[in-house]
Amino acid sequence: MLSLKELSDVERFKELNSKCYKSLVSGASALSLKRGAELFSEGETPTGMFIILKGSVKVSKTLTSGSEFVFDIFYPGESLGEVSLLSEQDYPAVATALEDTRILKINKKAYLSTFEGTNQAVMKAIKELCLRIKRQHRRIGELSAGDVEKRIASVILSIGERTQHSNTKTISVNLSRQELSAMVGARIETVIRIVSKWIDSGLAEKKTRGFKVKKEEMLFIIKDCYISKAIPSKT
Amino acid sequence: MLSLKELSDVERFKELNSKCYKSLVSGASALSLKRGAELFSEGETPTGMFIILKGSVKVSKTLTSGSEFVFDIFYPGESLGEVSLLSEQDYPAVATALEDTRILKINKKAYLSTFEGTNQAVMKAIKELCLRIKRQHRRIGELSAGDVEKRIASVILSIGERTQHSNTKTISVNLSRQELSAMVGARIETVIRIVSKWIDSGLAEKKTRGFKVKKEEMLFIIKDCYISKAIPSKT
DNA sequence: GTGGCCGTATGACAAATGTCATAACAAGGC
DNA sequence: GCCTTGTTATGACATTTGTCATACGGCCAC
Repeated sequence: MLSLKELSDVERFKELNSKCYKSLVSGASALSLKRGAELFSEGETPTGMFIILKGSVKVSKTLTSGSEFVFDIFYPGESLGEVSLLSEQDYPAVATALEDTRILKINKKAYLSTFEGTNQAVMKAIKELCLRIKRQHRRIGELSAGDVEKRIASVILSIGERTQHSNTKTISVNLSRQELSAMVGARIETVIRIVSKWIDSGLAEKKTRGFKVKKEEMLFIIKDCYISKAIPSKT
Repeated sequence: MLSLKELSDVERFKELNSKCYKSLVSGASALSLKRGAELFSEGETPTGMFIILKGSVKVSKTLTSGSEFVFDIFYPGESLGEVSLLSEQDYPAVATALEDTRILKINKKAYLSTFEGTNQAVMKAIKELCLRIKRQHRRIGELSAGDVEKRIASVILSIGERTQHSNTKTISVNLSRQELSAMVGARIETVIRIVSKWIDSGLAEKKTRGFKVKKEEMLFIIKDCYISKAIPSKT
């Protein structure tokens, strides 16, 4: 348990009302991590949120092949794990100290108590911001998914999850090759070649505007990628 | 001005208290966009926030070379422009309808009025979530910055802005080549070759752990990239 | 119809990057 | 000293992707 002074020294917790301080102080603690130590790991259930006091923490995923991708690095003053806590979801990646790091932890109960009495419109805005952060996290994974074919497949799977709420086996892509290439950061010719290959091999099918693909095959193409499986739908 | 029924049909605005409805209804309107029409453009000052009712909207940037990169696509039920409005900042990219699209607009005054009476701790949490979204937006730009050299330079510039608050001319990179390669989604050999080239040409300098680079030269390398200039510091 | 426009398709070649092998170098433990 | 370990460095070659040129096909206005 930290003192009130230490807590109010943190930018994020400056100038709060006394009721907030009371609950926050009771649930606050400080941790020290050596370089390389894990703050939390993928799949773990959050028990609080963190604020970097000193040092830095990377959030990353490692493939079975051994290669790693870093989604983001967090520096002093920035909060970590807030979205997973607010969304009541397990951590989507592992957090590791990049150097000897000091971190403030606010446990779940204390953190959530600061939201008491907040109206529904504001809570819905917060939920929406969290969803946006998770979509962007996934988008970052898409862009690092490897070669262009994997990136296209990842983008298509995301689109499928966001537009089709049923358990269909095919995903309809209403984007032109041009628009797809602007999504994955590749040249249009490269995208055309890949989609043509898919169509030739029966993996995709022409459509009036765009094309449609088989979900299973897309999943196969991106197997062993950094992107998370699904974007949770709205509550 | 929309009716209360139309408003409460939108998932985001279901089950709110009557006070919220009162202010929201007065500031709500609906727009229709033809495919290709712009909802807002880069640099414009927000006057409200949007919720997609039907269709889809892409958020993108176009370089002087003519090539375009799509940061994200927004689908029905998702909100757009909320972060810029809450942060009181101009739009960082252009929003264009991908198909004929119907959108609900809540003007600034009505939207902000739903936050009245919210305590400081919650407002600070919202601010932090918005900062996170802006950092991720930039991260997405980094990953689409072009060849590996540009991606490395973008990442280094971001790190510089987040770790050094003074107007220094050099940026100190405390990451190993390995860690850098995991940030840009490239092989370690590629990163080593590029940084070695920088050191040979006097653009970078060896350091105990990592290296340091000249800011101006990094900016030159990424000229004409999709990434935004700066991440605004905390208030 | 025909002509123009846009999106798609395909080939040939250049450039960037991945892959694999090997070596140099520094730091730390014995 | 020596050995181990981890990081950086470099070469050779395969693969992917970009670049440029050209052509095909559908669609719409006239």
